[in-house]
Amino acid sequence: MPEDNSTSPKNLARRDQILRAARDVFIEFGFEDARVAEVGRRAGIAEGTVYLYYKTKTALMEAVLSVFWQDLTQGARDTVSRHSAPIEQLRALADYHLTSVIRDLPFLDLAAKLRKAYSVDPATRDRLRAYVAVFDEIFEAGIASGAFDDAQPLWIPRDMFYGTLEYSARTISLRKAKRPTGTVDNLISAFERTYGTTRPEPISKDLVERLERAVDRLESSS
Amino acid sequence: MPEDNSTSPKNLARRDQILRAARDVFIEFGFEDARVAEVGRRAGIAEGTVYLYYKTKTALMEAVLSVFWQDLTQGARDTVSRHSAPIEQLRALADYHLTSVIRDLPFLDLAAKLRKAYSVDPATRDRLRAYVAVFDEIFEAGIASGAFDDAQPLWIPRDMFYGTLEYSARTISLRKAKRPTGTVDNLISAFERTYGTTRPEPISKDLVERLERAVDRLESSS
DNA sequence: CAAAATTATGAGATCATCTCAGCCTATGAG
DNA sequence: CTCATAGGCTGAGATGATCTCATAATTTTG
Repeated sequence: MPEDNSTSPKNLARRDQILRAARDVFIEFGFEDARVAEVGRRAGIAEGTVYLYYKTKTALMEAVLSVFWQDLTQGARDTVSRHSAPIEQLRALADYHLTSVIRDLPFLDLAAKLRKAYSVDPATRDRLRAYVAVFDEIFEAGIASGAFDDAQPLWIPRDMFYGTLEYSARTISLRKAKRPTGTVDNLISAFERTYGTTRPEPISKDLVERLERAVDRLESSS
Repeated sequence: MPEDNSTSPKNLARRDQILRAARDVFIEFGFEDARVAEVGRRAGIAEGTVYLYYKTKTALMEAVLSVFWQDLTQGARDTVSRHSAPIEQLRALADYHLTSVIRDLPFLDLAAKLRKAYSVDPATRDRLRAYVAVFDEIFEAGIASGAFDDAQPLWIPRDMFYGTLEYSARTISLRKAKRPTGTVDNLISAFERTYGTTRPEPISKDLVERLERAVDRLESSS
């Protein structure tokens, strides 16, 4: 049998070949209805051989998801790097996230299927962390540069950001729309109003009093 | 075999008895690892009998979820009815939703497990619709009474509302906190700033500067 | 209380994941 | 060229789950 943790070209090629077939089968049938025999068939190998490279059907699915998260995170970084102002980076990230999630919703549903009630496995948690770090870095840089205030702990705006987009992705794809309409702009606008520092300072009591006195004088002198 | 759609007390009692057992088993083991034989054992009947009342394991799970959604929706309506101002109703609903979702996260994960990639079954969609209608009614009443503006289609604030709360529920229970801290207040505050009509129009920095210069001049000329 | 109708049973049919004894094939030493 | 050998591959079968259905048990009816 092939060595478990070999990194020889042959071994890696096989793993990749199986992974591609698995990806297709999982997407087409979902986790439950996906047959390991079918994965083998599409990879052109016997069912048993699949099990030499991935111990269980679940492990195979996890490997597929790992690649998915890696690609998603890389794509997010690429997109963000094309902008410089924090608020525009957020807008770009929001648009990228929404579009990706709509496109790959089946993947997220598969990921949910692996989640055990009452716990999240460490590997999944780490992948998610690496992904949301993209948001965190933008927001923290924004705080440092004075674009956002830091009245709230970081996770609160982060939850609003990803939560809104993920939920929207579901409703958008439910109504079979392809393009996000309004969601991203609305979210960014809510962010500007809630966390932005460039929003106009409310007028100070001091100035109001001075203005009133000045107007009084003007009115009485005319 | 018992009639499929009987409503006789005996039939209903059996169905309920099986449902309670199933609920416990699904919560304890998750969908995959739950054994129909165990459901039968806990209900004190044979495995085969379970299948007389629910055609498949999936149908059994769906029945359990149906009750869950009904209870959740009723609880939301009860909570909301204890307030009158739209914004306070929203706050109460947000708090109720967050608390419930944290408590019953295993249920939501089970629900996700039934979701087929590429589609949502009509029954689930209807249940979800009935639940989010609670939010919709509050927001629409708020628009009618002038408390909220209707610049955005309803589904945009709705997605932000439920999306933020659901995502927060995940991160909160991930870090094993029991009580929501800040999430609800922050969300409601973002709502007020983004959709509220009672917010005073912020005075522009430009105008503030002009006024200050004018007052300076007036004060010095006297 | 016997017959009929309804409800319950659990052994086994079916079909999935996963295992493993043996088969195949590439390589290179003699 | 032959043959030994080691690593890779195979697929029949072990295992264990859902679901079926002939039969048994129970309840209702006349």
